[in-house]
Amino acid sequence: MKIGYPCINLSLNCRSSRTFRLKNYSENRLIDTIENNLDCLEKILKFNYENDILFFRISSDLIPFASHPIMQFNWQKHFNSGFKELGDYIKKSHMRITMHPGQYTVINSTNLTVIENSIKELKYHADVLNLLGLDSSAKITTHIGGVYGNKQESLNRFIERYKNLDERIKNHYVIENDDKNYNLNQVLKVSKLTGIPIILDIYHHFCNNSGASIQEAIEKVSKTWKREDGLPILHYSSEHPIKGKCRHADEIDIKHFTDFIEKTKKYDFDLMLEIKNKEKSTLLAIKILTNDIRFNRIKILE
DNA sequence: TCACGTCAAGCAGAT
DNA sequence: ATCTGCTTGACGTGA
Repeated sequence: MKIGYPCINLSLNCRSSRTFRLKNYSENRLIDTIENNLDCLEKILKFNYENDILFFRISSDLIPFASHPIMQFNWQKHFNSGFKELGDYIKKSHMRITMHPGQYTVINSTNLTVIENSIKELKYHADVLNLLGLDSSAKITTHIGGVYGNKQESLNRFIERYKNLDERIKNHYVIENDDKNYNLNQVLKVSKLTGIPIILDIYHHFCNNSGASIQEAIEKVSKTWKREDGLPILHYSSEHPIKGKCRHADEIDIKHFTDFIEKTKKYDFDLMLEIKNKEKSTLLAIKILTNDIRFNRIKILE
C-alpha cells in the first residue's frame, strides 16, 4: 500500500500551480510560471520520498491554459528534458502518480464545445504523464459528468464518447464514483461496458451509497483493475466534524482512519487522502500504519 | 503594506 | 436569479 495526497504540499513554501491569469498572458510569463511549477514539483517529490510518501496527485494547473486556444507555445518540447528528469526520479523511487482534471472536464456533455474542451484537457493530462515516461499504472481520473435530466442517456453518452478517445488517453483513464450523481453501481456498469478501472472514493460512497458495504465495494472495484493498471486506487476522507454533509475533513480523524484500515486489512490498494491539510495527515497516517503492529501487513516501502 | 475584487471553463442543488 | 461546492486561494490594483 502506498499513501498519498493531492497537488499541494503545505510544509514547503512553494506551489506547483502558481496563479496565471488569461489577461496577463505572455510567453515569457508562461515559461517563467512553468519553470516555477516544475521546480516546486521536484521539491514536493523529494519531500515525499524522504518521508516515505510514494503516491501523489500532480496538479492540473502545472501547465496553465494548457488546453486553452491561447496556448500556441510548444511547452512539451521546451520542457521535455525537465519532464524526463522528473519522470526518471519518480520511476527510480517507485512512486505512483495520478492526475484529476477539474470540474470542467465533462465528456458526456450535451454541448459540443464542452466536449471538445474536455477532450483537449484529457490530452493535456496524458501529455504530462507521457512526458514523464510513466506507464499505465499512472492514472487520470474524472467523474462520469452531468445528468441532464436523464441518467441512463447520460451514461450511454459517456460510454460512446469514451470509446472515441485516443488510446494514449484510455491507457491512463479511470473513473470515480461521485457524491451526488453517479454512485458505485452506476460506475461499475460503465466499467463493465468499457473496461475502465474504477477508483472507489470511500467518502463519496458514504455520501451517495448504492447499498454495498466497504468490503463489498472494494471487492467489486478491485476486479476492474487489470495487471497493467497497477494496484486499485481508493480515495479516502472522513466527514467534516462541523460542516458535515459530504464536506471533506480538514484533518485526519484517527479513529475513523484506524477503523477503516482494520475493516479493509484483507485487501491491498493504494490510498489517496483527500484531506484539506494534505501531507500533514498523510504523514500521520503513515505513522499510524507503521507504528501499529496490528497493521504490519502494510509495507510502506517496497 | 494591506484590503479587496476578481479569476477560463460546467453542473447540480440550495437559497 | 444567484450562490456554493467541487480538488483549491493567490494575484493585481489602488488606497
